[in-house]
Amino acid sequence: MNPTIKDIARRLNLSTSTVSRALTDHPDIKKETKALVLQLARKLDYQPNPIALSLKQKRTHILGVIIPETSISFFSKAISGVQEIAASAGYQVMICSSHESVEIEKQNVQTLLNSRVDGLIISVSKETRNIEHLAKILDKRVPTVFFDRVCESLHATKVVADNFTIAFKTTEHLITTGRKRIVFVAGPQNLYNSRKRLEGYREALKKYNLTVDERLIIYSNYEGENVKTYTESLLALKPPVDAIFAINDRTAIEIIHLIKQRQLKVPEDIAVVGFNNERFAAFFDPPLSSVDHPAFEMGKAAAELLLQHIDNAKLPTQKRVIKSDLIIRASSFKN
Amino acid sequence: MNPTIKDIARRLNLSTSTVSRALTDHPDIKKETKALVLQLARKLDYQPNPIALSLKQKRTHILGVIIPETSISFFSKAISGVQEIAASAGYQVMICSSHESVEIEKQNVQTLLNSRVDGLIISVSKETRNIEHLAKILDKRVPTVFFDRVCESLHATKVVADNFTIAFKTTEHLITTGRKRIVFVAGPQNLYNSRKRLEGYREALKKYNLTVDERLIIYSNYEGENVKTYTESLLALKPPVDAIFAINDRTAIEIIHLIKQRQLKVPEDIAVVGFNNERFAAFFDPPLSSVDHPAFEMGKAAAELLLQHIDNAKLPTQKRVIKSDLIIRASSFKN
DNA sequence: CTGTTAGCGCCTTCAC
DNA sequence: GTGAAGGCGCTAACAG
Repeated sequence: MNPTIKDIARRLNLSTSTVSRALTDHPDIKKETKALVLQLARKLDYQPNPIALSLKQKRTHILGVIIPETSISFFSKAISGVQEIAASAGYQVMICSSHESVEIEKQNVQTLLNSRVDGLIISVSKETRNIEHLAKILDKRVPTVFFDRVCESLHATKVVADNFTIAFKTTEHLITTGRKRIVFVAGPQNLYNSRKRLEGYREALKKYNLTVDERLIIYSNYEGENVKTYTESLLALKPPVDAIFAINDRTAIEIIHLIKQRQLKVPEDIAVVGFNNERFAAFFDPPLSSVDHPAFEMGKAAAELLLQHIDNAKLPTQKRVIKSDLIIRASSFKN
Repeated sequence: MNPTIKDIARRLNLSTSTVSRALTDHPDIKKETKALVLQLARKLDYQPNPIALSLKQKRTHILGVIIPETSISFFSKAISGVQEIAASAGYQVMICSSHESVEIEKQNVQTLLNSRVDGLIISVSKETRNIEHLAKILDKRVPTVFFDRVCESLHATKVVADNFTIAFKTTEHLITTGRKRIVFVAGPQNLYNSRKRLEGYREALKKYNLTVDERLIIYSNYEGENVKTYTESLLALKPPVDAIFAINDRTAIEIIHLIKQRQLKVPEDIAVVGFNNERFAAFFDPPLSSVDHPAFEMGKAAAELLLQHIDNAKLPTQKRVIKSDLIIRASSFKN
């Protein structure tokens, strides 16, 4: 059993308050008593009980995190970022994953609020359309930061990537290297970042006076279900497609795999660009061009903002945009 | 502010004890009172304060997890497994990552114990040789389960993959498909699972009367540092190597990348097998043979065992072995 | 400078 | 059946 303040007090014939004061560096305390207490505390390996502290101070020093899936690399990297900032500020992190389900997401919110976390960092599930459960958090004035998959209609602090810009730039890259029939594999359109990316794509085509062929826009989810089905239909189109901008790297490599099976060449026949710049992208054959999505930085930014909001409840909400980069590799070179 | 038992008591002109009894389904309580309390509790959306409960019951219903890195896919999948079991048993999970540093690992142990978690699930850092800090946990009788990277000398409950067997089988697969000069990229040898894999490799060679060429055993870390350096030396060896069994898929594809740059062919000239069976393995060119390491199942098993040990302190320690599978794809076909 | 008292939210004797 | 009292570990206001 861990020693308590009481144990120390008893042994030293002091009151618990005195011991508490010694331990917390209170000014009103005699040097010798303090030394005595500290010495014994060290000897007994005294560790303050954070639960008792939480009960008293109504602060748990725990940040709650809700993400769609722990094992999606973007989110696991974001978590690393959150952890880093949290740890350096003396906070713990409690993570729940919604498994892309609104229902579970609702439960997660409840669970974390019940646990009395000091604040929340949330990236919504792809099912999330109704956002009452999220609005309620804000009503309760629980400090909250949304990141990546945010809700436009929610007035809250947010951390996002520059989805529009990067999708625009990537599409532009494909156009300026000679592509005209560019497929866009878009994510669920209830998600802010998916919508923004699609806008960027459309805008780039517009700038170069290319007409938008709606058949070239695929509304997928992130999982890569049906990749085979839609890729095959795409490859059957006339006139043929000459570029594919995929929702993520996993999808991109699966598409490349299918393209190769058809005896077509990447990038000669079809250029492919992915999203996330996973570590394997550079070693793929051909090396995969990809948008470097700053997961770690986004996690860090979210945690930093959250801590600020916890420290100062009156801080106005803000939106932080993290820059993405297009990493051009062989899969999208000029043909 | 969340309503408390006191709030309910006041409104109903009852004592807090009565309300508490009503809420906890105590037998000594009049049905009507109970109904009244429950009704108001629901109306106020009363949620018991787990912190107060923890303080009293000395149980936090939190499992602590220490892993080397959140963003390594094996561990993020394992975490999913832990979460799933924990959630279904009403537990929360608190995750710390050691970033492969013993020092941070020590701090993590301290942090989680200070947080009064009910138990620990640990996979050690690759730096971990001295295990005093881990032994201390067991001395303190904190329920603990080690998984994957376990310490042989620690008498504790463990969850491991059948590293020896699967390395043996994989090596055998390479031998029986005609390979004779098989490179083994081994992990840090202070780690139990790395050692076991190497043993499996050696044993398989022995069975087929192949001599072990120590130059073909690479002692790497998991990160894939120096891959380029050692791969180039390997490719320069005489007689030439004809197979490489890599420590993980990331390393495997980087090696394949380097092999191709040399105008050598996989699998014709050199067969390559990876470890972890990441999702991209199937789409790689050539599709990568890989050992399917059951991360999710290991996480689940660890959590299940831990919960059992929490519920029953006298439970003897045990070791659970989870079966791995070799997924054979084109990168290691017979030449 | 130090001790006493009270209370965070809850549960659990012990009375009645 | 129900209420009052006490305590989990800690801190803070109030006395001295």
